[in-house]
Amino acid sequence: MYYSIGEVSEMFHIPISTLRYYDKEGFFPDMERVSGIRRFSEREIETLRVVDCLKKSKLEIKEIKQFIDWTRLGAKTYEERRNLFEQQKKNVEKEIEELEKTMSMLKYKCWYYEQAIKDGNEDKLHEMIPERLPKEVKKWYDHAHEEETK
Amino acid sequence: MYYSIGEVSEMFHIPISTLRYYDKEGFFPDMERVSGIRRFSEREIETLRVVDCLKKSKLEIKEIKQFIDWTRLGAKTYEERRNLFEQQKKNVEKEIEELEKTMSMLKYKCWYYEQAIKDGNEDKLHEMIPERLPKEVKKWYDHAHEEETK
DNA sequence: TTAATTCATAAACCTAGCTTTAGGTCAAGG
DNA sequence: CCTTGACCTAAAGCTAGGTTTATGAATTAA
Repeated sequence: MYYSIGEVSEMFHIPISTLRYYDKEGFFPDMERVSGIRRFSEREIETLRVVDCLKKSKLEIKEIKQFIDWTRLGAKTYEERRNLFEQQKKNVEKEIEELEKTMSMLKYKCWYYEQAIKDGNEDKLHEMIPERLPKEVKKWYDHAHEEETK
Repeated sequence: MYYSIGEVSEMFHIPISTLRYYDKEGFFPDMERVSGIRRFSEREIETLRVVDCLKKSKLEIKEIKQFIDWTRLGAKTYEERRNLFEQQKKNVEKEIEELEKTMSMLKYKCWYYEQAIKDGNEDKLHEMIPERLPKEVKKWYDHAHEEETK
């Protein structure tokens, strides 16, 4: 089964120009062409899925290219590839934690402005922060203000 | 209590050049200066904490500036500000979900290459995918391959 | 036959969010 | 008194990751 660039673009919600850009970057080293026109096979589709995952885990284009190159080298690069995924796992884990801290701050701020709207001003709030905050709210506040462990 | 730009830079692990850039963007509209030199007060420090949160929730510089402007307009912009934080909460929630899907893919890939290393090739793996995958692994696989609900 | 689609390339262009550079002020220490 | 270090500005520069433009070929639909 083969797909045209336009079909792949629709399937993945990726602009055609981006697919061509990825191709230029060497993401599809063995893609076939029929009189110059690209034919995406299952191989390219699978590549695209992995690329998507690596992009979401914030890997740079160049490093994704490195991974593609490893793939072509076969069994002798299994370890490099595993290490890459292990690393990305750690990175994403850390990012989720960061975002959860951000969520706490956002929840706190939502509560804060909800109160401000009710009161018409921030006077009562200023008296509460941080020791007299409601228990639940203080949890968000504290989480958001935790020190970075860099 | 006042801080110099260098002290703030250390406290927040933000380059001095970036702080000056933020200032130029209007993030510290009421910051004092003593013969041209910036003095960061508690107000600016608090601004910086919120900016940090909004940046982590992927708000653009221009929109952060908008928020700063709202803050200066006082009580009549409480709703706009609350709405902004509500929106960012939704965005971050969605992003965490996305990242959890990415995590599943990464876990699956780690397992995959672990197996490939053990076997020396991917033959056995190809026979397992997707129906004969171990239960735990299939969970990651399925999660990672769920359709986007766009 | 003509018009609309879909594909192709190379190269220029774009944007956000900084960062660097070049040139200068000012206070403290040796 | 001179050097070092921390600060200042304006303006140019940078980078990733695409996107747009200009140009053209091949296919299909009316």
